[in-house]
Amino acid sequence: MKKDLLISAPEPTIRRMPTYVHYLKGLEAGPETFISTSKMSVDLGFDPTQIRKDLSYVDIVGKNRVGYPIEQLIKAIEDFLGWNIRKDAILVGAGHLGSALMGYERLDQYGINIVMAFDVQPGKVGEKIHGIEIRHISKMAEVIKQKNIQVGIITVPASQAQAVASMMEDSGIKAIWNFAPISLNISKNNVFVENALLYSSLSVLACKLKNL
Amino acid sequence: MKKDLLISAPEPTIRRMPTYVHYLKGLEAGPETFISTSKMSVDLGFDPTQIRKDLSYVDIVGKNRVGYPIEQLIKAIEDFLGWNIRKDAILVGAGHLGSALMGYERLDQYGINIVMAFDVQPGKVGEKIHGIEIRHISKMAEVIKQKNIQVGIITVPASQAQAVASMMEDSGIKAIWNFAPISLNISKNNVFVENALLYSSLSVLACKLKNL
DNA sequence: TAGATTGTTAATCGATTAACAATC
DNA sequence: TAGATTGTTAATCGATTAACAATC
Repeated sequence: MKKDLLISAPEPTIRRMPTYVHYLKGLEAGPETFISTSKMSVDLGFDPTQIRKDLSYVDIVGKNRVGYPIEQLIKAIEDFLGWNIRKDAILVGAGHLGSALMGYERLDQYGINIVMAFDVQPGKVGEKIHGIEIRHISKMAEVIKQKNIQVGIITVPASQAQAVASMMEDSGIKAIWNFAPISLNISKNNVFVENALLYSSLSVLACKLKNL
Repeated sequence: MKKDLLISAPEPTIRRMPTYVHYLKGLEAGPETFISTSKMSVDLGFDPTQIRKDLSYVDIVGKNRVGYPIEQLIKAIEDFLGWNIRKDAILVGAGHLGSALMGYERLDQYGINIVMAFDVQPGKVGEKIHGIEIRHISKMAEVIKQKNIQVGIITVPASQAQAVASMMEDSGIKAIWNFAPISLNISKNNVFVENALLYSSLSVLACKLKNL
C-alpha cells in the first residue's frame, strides 16, 4: 500500500513482525490461501486493529471480506524486515552462547550469514564450530575490512564487550548485535547497536514470579 | 521509599533494571561509594529523570547532593527483581541453545536454578550437559510435581513448543520462559509466559540495516 | 443486498520527559 | 549560603485502541 513517503515503523511494530511471519508460515501447510486480521487476532491474542495498523507499514493490500493473501503477506513482511537481504556477519566469543548461535541454521533465514568467529582461547583458535572457522581476535579488523562485513555479534563476557565493540566500530562495522549485559559506548554514532537483553526478559519473569 | 501501596513497575522500567545492576556492579571496584543519576545518565545514555523515576519503584533512598549508596542500591534492585529468590526450573530441548543456557553459570545469579533438562533424542537422554541430567520428556510432569518446579524453559523447535507448553501448564508450572518463535496459547491464565524474542531483536537490527 | 472485512482517523492510555519544590 | 541533587507533579509524546467510512 501507500509507501510513497517511507515512514519507518515504530519499534514495537517491528518487534511484532516476526511473530506474524512465524504464525503465517504455520498456515501455509493448511488449506486456506487468505487470512483475516480477525482470525489472526484470535490465534495470536493481539488486537485486530493493531495487526492492521502494523500491516499498514508493509507493502501489501488486503481484500475486503477476505483478508490478506498468506504467501504474499509473508514475502512482504520478510522484505520489510530485510530478511531477504544477506548480511555478512562475524561473531566474537565462541563460548556456549556463541556456539549456539553458530549452530542455529535458522539464522540465515533472517539474512544473517556468520562467515567467521573470533576468540582468544588457544584451544579454540584454529578449530571449527558448526563449520565456522575460529580465528584469533587480533585478525578481526583485517577480516572485517577485507570481506566488507556489516554485522558484528558480541557474545563475550561483559568485561570484554566494550573493547570488542570499539574494535568493531574502528573496523567499519555497521551494526552490532550485543548479547553482553552492558550498555556499549559507541563514540561516532554511525554504528547501530541492538541489545539482545536476555537478562531483561529473564527479569520480567523473575519479577512477575515474585509478585505472584 | 514509599512502598506503602505496592504499585508494580511498568514493564519498560523492569527491563531497564538489569542494565542498572550490571553498571553498578562495575562501579563496585572503583573508589566511589555513592552514585548520582546525573553520572549514571552520562554513562548509560538514559535520561536522569527516567533513572530517578525507575529507582522510585525500588526500596532505596537517595542522599541529596550525593546520590545513592552503590552497594545498597544493587541489593535493592536485585530484591526488586526477585534475583535473590531461588526459582527451581526445568529446561526442555537440550539442543544448542538449551545447552548454552545450562552452561550459563550466571543464570543462578538471577535466581534461576535449572535442576533438570528434558529431551526426546535417545542420544541425549541419560547424559549430562554441564552437570545437568537429561531425562526423557515423558518424565517431565512427574518431576515438576514432585520437586515443585516453578519455571519451565522452552528451547525446542517451534513445531513442538505448544505441546511442551501445554504439558507444563497441566503439570502446574507457574511461569514459562519461551525461546521458540511462536505465541503460546495458555488456556487457563494462571501461567505467566515471557518470550525471549531473539528474532524480534534480530529483526530490529536487520530492519535498521536495510534502511541505512 | 447484507455483512464481513480493510484501512484510516480520532480518542485513549501509558510512558517519557520537563519543570520545579524540597533538601542538605 | 550557594549549588547539586533527589523525588514528585505536570506536560508531552507516542503507541494502542475505539470508532467508522469505504468496499466488495
